[in-house]
Amino acid sequence: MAAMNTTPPASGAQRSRNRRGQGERLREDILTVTLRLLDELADDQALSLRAVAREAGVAATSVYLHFADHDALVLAAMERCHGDLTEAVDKADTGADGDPVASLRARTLVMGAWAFQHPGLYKVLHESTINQRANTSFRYDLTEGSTAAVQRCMDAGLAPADDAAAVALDLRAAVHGAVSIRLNQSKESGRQWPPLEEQVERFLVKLVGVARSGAGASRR
Amino acid sequence: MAAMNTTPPASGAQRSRNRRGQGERLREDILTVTLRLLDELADDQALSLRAVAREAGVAATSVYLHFADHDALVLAAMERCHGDLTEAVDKADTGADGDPVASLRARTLVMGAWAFQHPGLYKVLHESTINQRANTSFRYDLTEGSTAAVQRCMDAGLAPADDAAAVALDLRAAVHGAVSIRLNQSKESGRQWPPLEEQVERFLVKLVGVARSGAGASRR
DNA sequence: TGTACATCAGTGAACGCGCGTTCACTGATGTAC
DNA sequence: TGTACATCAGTGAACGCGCGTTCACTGATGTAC
Repeated sequence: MAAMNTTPPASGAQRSRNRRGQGERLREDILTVTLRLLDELADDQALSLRAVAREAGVAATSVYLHFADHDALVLAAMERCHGDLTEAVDKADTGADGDPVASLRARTLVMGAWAFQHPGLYKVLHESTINQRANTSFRYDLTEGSTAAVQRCMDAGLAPADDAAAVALDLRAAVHGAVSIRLNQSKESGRQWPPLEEQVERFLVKLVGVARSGAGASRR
Repeated sequence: MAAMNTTPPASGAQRSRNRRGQGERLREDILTVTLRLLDELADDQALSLRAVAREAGVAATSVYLHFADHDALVLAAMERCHGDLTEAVDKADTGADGDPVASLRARTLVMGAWAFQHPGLYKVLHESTINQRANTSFRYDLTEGSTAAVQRCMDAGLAPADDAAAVALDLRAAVHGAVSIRLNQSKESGRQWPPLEEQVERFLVKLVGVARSGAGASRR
């Protein structure tokens, strides 16, 4: 509630011990630091508990007060991160105000924008080997939301009726690929990809079959 | 030439010193081992020089006889690996025997098949953070081959004329995404994706605009 | 109102490990004379 | 044909490091009586 009496997990600063009953605050700080470091490292294996503790201004052992081990910490961070992404996407969806195509477009573009804002987190969430080692079933909300959005376009006659799950998978795969290619490109090569937005628009038109939008955004 | 007097880099076996003038053989063995380990680990940062040396049956320091450091080793392995992939794709292309659509389809499917045969290597090649840190410009051959294949379809009137580079990028992005989603799926979740081949066929039809193929392969 | 005690939130030292890398070296093998 | 020597292919010990994790502990704070 009051946000000023505790330093947020600023880089390396030592923090004061939480008051009784406020032990969970350290958990929050640790998660926040973990997300920041994961975004920088873009690799869960490169994240060390000791670095997290250092950045949180806390002894290395204190991490164990809230997380059983390295994987538990990373998974908790990923879960939170995925929650944020899902929330952003759903909010964009709602913001489209009933137009099913605008809604699908908004979902897709917000996801792309999020990926560029948090490239390291996007990679950890979608490409980290922890996905194979651990159960990350929380990642499936997005699939369902996306299928539903495609289905609404079809139901409204704004896209040809088809297997919505398959079409949504095609769209997701294509957009993920477009994002992934851009995020994984060498910083050294001068090679530039065309803007993601154009490519997404082509995917919406060709894969889902919605009408091509005008030059600007389609809402109003 | 004679392939029987030297043990190939079998797991952990100690090897006998190469004869004078044959020093480059160790380089080959080290590369082979590196590729195997990278495929298992699916992460270049998780690969250790010492593990490579151990598997090659050689002292850790011997790796430095042929590679300047860790990154140099990984990059050399990636380059070889990319060469193999390119070769396989180009061979499939040639095998299509002049039919531009069959050729594009073959290229695409071979790439997908390769990814499933070497999931770890595919991930290292396309998703490793070494791509951002180092110059991996060798990775661009595939882009050009793929654009050319799309262009040939258009020239033959088998696909609507369009910006071949953009269409090829769309196809590559979509296929990469489809592959990536499957490779990164949790082993625990029972969730199954539909076969890649079906999805690739939809991408060829919808993104490139080729005619839908019959049930079997399109060649004869 | 005072005090003993339980609990909470965290600490500091230590463990054993594998890592990348450097260094001076070894011993077999080919070659010049 | 013999022998000194250069070169090649590779080794072994050692460096300092940061890591994950365990353990016994500390000291402030709230609470029961």
